Amino acid sequence: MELSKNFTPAEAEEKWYQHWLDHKYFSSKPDGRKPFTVVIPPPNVTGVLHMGHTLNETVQDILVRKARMNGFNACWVPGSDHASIATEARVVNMLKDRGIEKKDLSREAFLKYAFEWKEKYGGIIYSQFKKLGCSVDWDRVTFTMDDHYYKAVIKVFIELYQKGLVYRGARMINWDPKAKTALSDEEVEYKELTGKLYHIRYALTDTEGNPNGEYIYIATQRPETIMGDTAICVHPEDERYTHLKGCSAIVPLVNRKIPIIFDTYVDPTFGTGALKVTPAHDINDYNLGLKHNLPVIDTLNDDGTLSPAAEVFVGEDRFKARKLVIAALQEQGLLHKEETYATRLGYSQRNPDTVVEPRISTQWFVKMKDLAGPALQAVDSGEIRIHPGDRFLATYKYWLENVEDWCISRQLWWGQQIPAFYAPDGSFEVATTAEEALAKFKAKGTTLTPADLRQDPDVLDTWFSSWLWPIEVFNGISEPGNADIKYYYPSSVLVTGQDIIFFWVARMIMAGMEFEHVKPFEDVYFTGMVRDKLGRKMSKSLGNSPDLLNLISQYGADSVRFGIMIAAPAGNDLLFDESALEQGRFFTNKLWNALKLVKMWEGRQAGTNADYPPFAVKWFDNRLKQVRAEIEGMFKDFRLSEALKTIYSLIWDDFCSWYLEWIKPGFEQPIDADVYRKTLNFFDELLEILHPFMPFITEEIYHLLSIRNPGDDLCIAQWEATSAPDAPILEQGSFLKNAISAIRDVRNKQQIKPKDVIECWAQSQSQPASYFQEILPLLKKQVNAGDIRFNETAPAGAITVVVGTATFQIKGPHALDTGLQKEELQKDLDYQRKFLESVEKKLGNERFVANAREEVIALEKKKQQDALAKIKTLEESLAALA
RNA sequence: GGAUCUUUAGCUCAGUUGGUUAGAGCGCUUCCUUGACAUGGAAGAGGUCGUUGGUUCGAAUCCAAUAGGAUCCA
Repeated sequence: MELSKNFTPAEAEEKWYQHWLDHKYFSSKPDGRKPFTVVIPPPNVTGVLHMGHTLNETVQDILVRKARMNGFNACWVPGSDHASIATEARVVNMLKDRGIEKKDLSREAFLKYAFEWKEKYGGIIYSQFKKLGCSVDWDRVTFTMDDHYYKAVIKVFIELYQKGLVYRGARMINWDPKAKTALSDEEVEYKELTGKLYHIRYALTDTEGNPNGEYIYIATQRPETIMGDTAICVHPEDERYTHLKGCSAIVPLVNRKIPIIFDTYVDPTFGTGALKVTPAHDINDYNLGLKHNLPVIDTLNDDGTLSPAAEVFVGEDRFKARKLVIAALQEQGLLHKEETYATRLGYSQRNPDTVVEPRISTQWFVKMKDLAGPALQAVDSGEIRIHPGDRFLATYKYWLENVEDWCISRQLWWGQQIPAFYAPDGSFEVATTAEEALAKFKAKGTTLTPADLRQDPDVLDTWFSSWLWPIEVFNGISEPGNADIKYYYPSSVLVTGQDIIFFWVARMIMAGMEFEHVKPFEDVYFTGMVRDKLGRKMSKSLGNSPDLLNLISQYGADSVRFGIMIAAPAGNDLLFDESALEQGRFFTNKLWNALKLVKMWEGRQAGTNADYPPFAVKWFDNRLKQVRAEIEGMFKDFRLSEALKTIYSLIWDDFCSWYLEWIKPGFEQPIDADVYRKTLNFFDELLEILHPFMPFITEEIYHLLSIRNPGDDLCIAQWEATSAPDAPILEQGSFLKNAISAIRDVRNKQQIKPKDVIECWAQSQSQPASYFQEILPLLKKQVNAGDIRFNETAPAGAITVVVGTATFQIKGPHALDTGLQKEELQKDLDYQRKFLESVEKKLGNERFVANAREEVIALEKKKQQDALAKIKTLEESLAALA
C-alpha cells in the first residue's frame, strides 16, 4: 500500500472517532472491573469551547484513555449546564431582535423559546468534544435542566429547607440592574479604578431642630444616594463633633432632617470624619442602620434608575443622576470640593459592563456553616487530594472557614423554579407541588383554594444545580442507591480550572458529604489559566481566544492536544502560543515518516542473523522499560506535561534518531526478519503510551503498521506490566551515543566531508573487549569509519577523541589539524582538573564524609575516579599529539 | 490592607524529599538535500538560577529581608 507523503489529520480523525463510537468503546456499564469515573465540568450550554476548556478536556481524556488501557472500566460523563443568567440574557436579546419583549411573554412561552435556543445551540460544544477526540460516554449525556435533574434540585432544596439549611430572608445582596437579578458574592468581580470623592455640606440644626447656620462636611463617592440618607455618623471621640450630640442635619435637595449618631465604626482620619449613612445602598451602612435602628429608604428601582422614594430626579439612571445631583449641589453652593480617589467597584460576572448595586432584598439563602465543616474536613484529612501540591489548599480552607451564606435565588425564569408557594397574606410553604403545599396550609388550619396559591417566580442559582453534578449524572439524588451510583460514585478525579474552586469544587464537596456522606472525587486536579502570548487572560471581550475548530482544521486535533499539553505544567498558567501547535504538527510528521521508513523494510526481510538480538534491540528494549516506569510515576503525580515530553523525546530522539538509524539497512540491503518484527513491537508500544495524548494518529499508524484482527484497536489495547530496565545496557548505550557524537563533532570541526571514510582506533583500559565488540559495528556505521580496531596502536598523525575513559584515534582522508584538536583537549583537561579539585575538596572535608549519606559519598568517589582516569587519558592524548 | 503564587539561557518554561558538571522547546551559529522526514539531519554557542543575608559539610532547592510580576480575598 502506498502511504501518502504526509499524515492527513482530518480524514483520520473523522474515521477513527466514528470507528470508536461504532464499537461502543467509550460506553461503560458496571461490571467486575474497577471503575475509573470522571465527570466533565459541564460547560455553558450555549457557549463554545475556549482554550481553557480545551486544556481541561484534553487532560481528562488523557487520564481516561490511560485508565481504559490499564484495565479500568473507564467512564467519562459528558454534559452541559443551563447557565441561567448568561443564557437568559442571550434569549432575551434574541427575542428583542425579533421584536419580542420578555415582559410581554408568559413564563411558559418564554421557556419554550429558551428550550428552542438550547436545542439549536446546545449541540455546538458536543461536536467540539468529538472533534477534540474526547472519549466520553455519549449514552450518559446530562444537562442540568433534564427532567430527572430538575427534580433532584427541587428535592435537595426541600430537604435542606426542612433541615433548616435553606431560609428566606431580607439581606443586603449584590444586584445586577441589567439582568435584574441577585448575584451571589462569588459572581461579583472587583476592578480597581480612580473614582471621585465629593465633599458635601449638610446644614446643621440645634437640639431643638432649628437650623443654626452651621454646616457639617461629609465625603462620599456616591452623591446620588444622599436622598436615601437616614443619619450622619461620627466617631464618639472625635473632638470636632462632640458638641453635636442631639443635633440633626438636613439632607440637601430633599430637606429631610436626620440625626447625628455616634459610632466607633467611623474612621475619623478618613475624609472629613463624618459619614453619611444610607442603609439601603451600602452593606456597612445597613449594619449601622440595624444597630441604631434607622429607617431604610431605598431610592433605586431594580433597573438602576431612581425610584419615587428619591423624590428628585425620579426615573433617571443612577450614573446620570449622580451628575444631576452634583450640578444641583453646586448650584446651591453645597458642593465643597472634589478629590480623586483610588477605589474598587464590583461588576457583574455575567454582564461585565454592569456595576453591581448593593441592595436590600428578600432572597433565599443556604446556611453554609454546617455544610462547610465536613467539606473542610474531607480536604484537611487528605481524603480528597488536591493537585498540584497544597497550592490551593490554603485558599480553599480560608474560604470555607470564613464562608458567608449563599444567595441562591435569581430573578430569572431559565432554571429550576423555587418550590415555595405563597398564600395571599405572604405566608408560604415549601413543597414539591402546589397540591402538597395546599395540604400543608390546610394542616395548619387555613382555608385556601388552589387559586389562592402563587409559586415563587424566581429560579435557583445554576451552581445550586451543578453542585449535585457528580451525584445526579448517575441519578444518585433522584433514584438513591441505584446500580450506577453505587458503582461509579465517588468519581476518581475532577479536572477543572482553579477559578471555580469556590463556585463549584467546594460546593460539590459539600453536596457530596451532605447527600451521599462520601466525598465526590478522590483527586482534584487544577489546571492553570490559559493566557495569550502577552500574558492576558483569554476572554471574549478581548477577542484573544482562538477558535478551536479553526485550530483543529489548521493543525489537526492531535497537534492541538500536543501543543496545549506540552505547554501546561501542572497548575501553572500557560501562555498559549501557536508555535507549540506547530511543534505538534512537526511531531505527527515525524511519526508518519517513521512509519514510512519501517514499512519500506516490510518486503525486504532476510533470514535471521545468529547473534540476535543485536545491541540496538537490547538497548531500545531497556530504554522503553525505563521510560514506561518513569511515566507511570509522572501520571501518579499528575505531571502530564512532563510525561508527554518524556514520550516525545523517547520517540523522536531515542527511537527515530538513534534506534532506527542503528538498525537501518544499507541502501537496498535486506533487514534481519527478527529485528524487523521486534521493531514493529517497539513501534506498537510507543503508539500505546502516546495514544492517550494523541489518539488519532496513533490509532491510524497502529492499523497501517500491521494488519490487525477486527476488534484489535489501540484505543482498547491493554498496557503491559512494566519491568525494571537493565542499567548496564543503558549505560553502554549512552556511551555509544556519546562516542558517536564526539567523533561526529571532530569530523565537523576537521571539515571531513560526510561521505569521506575515516579510519579509527579505539582504546580503553576500563571497559572489556566484549563491551566494545557489541557496539563497534554500530559506531563504525554511524561515524562512517572504514574499520575500528580495538586496543591496537594507532599510527602517528591520528588525532584523539576522549569519551569517558576511552579514546578514539582518527585518521581522515586528509591531514588533520592537530593544533585545533590540542586546544579542544586542553580545554577539556582544564575543566576536568577544576572539577576534580572541587570534588576532592568535598571529599577532603571531614564533616562532609561524616554527614553525607553513603550513596552520596560513593557518588562523589566515583566522580573522583572518573575525573582522575579522564585526566590521565587526556594528558596521554595530549602528549601523543605533541 | 490581608493571603497565596511567581522571578532559572534571547523568548516560553521544566528542575519531585537540599547531594548536577542546572535541562527542554522555540530562536540563534556552522555544515548537510535524488533513498522516512528541510515539518528534516549532524554539530555548536548561550545561564555567577531577581538581590542581600542566614541555616548547612553542601542551596536553583530550606529560612529571613528586599525588589519586580501575577492571582485571590476584603
